[in-house]
Amino acid sequence: MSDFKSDFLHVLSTRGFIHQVSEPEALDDLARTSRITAYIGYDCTAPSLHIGHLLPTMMLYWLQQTGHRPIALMGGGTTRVGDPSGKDESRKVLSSEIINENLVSIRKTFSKFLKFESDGGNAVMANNADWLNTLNYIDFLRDVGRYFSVNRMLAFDSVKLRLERQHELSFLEFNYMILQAYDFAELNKRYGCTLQMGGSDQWGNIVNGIDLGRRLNNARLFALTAPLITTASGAKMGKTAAGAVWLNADLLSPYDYWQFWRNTEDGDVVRFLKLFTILPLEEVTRLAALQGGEINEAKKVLATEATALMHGRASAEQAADTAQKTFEQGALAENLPTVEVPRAELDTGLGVLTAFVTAGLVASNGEARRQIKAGGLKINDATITDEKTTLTTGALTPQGVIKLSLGKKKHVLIKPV
RNA sequence: GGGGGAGUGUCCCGAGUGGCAAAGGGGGCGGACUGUAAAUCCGCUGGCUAAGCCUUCGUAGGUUCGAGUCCUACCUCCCCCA
Repeated sequence: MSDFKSDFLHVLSTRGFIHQVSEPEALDDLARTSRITAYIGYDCTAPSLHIGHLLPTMMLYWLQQTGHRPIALMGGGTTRVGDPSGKDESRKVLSSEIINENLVSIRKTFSKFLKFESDGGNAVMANNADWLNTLNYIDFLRDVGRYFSVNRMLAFDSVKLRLERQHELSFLEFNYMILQAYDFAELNKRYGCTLQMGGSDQWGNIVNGIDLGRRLNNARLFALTAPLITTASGAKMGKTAAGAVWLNADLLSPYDYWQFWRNTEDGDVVRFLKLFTILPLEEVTRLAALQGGEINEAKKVLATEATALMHGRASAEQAADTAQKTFEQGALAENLPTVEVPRAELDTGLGVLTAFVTAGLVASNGEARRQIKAGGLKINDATITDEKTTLTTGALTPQGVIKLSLGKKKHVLIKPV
């Protein structure tokens, strides 16, 4: 598979991005001899992209880096329908207002990876609401619907699984793949887009678009999917206690983002370095040679590089520095997440339970009590044994803060104001 | 339209004879061991002003000292017949 001649496919292939490609030779030729335009569609179901979106987005990055033109397609229209792929449950129907807010919020992420025209690049940001919202039903059925065979649609995994497991699949969702296919054909017409990329679960939807493009525009279109990323121990990636690993800094701080990558399993480090950083492969190979505890060095590189890509080099270095002080020197790092508390509350004595809840380390007083019993809570690195303990100004460190810890990894500073 | 079945700790799957804050998993969190890893072992996994109180088994009523469990109506899903 790595005998691709075009830079684009060569890079994707050697870094481990490729799961399936339709007509690999033809696409390779096209990418070698011309500038291709490719797109990836994004849902607007949440106010931020998360780790799961990072892999496809890296493909757009490499696409542009190897001289081609990426389109980030926001699903302003399709999000109103909901993609049933890989899900048993129907999506909640989101209001147009929320979808729009999400869309605006998500847009910011792309500017980190892609150069748009405003930055002197050629990347395009499109929104399928532009053409989907104004579709006329009868016209659409006659022009597009005629090319879709229900027999065939029923055979697609996204549909088949629902039917087999006897889960509801509404007609609304059933139409999702038609709309996505239409997106591809429309982007081909508007921008000369000839390639759609996505996660492996998108294969069926993409192939539908290829067929429709041929029928509507007589165009030759291609599909390229990325593998579904699971961790070495088989868990789906991107879930933590706090929920999804968000890409927006206001939902997940650069420090926490760094920590996420730092805690990568051994078996994943090399793969992740290739996928989620832009380090040269020679460098990755060098890091791959590390054994045993030395792998931690590779993990730090992974964390810093991945964070730098997302939040900038400065934030990444700061996160690395904070982690180094906290974990390796046992020192108090001032850049740990900080929660401000009125000084008056410390004067009168703040209950530990309340303090940990306020800091966001535990969800309720009850959980705080349980954690104390289990020996999981610490004040300034001293394990709490009595839930009646109170925090006073006496607990302030020379730096004027109090360090609260949950377990070994989660720390929050309390700062009086 | 007729007949049959199902909805359980709001993360998921799932047991449940009228005494149930409700078995068991998975996941998650904490502890031990480590390398901020994995594996393994142990503990925890509704809320509160906590030997008590409050809220939970699709929804709303009812029977009962007491209901996830019985009755009625309704909602949603599945299967068979039309």
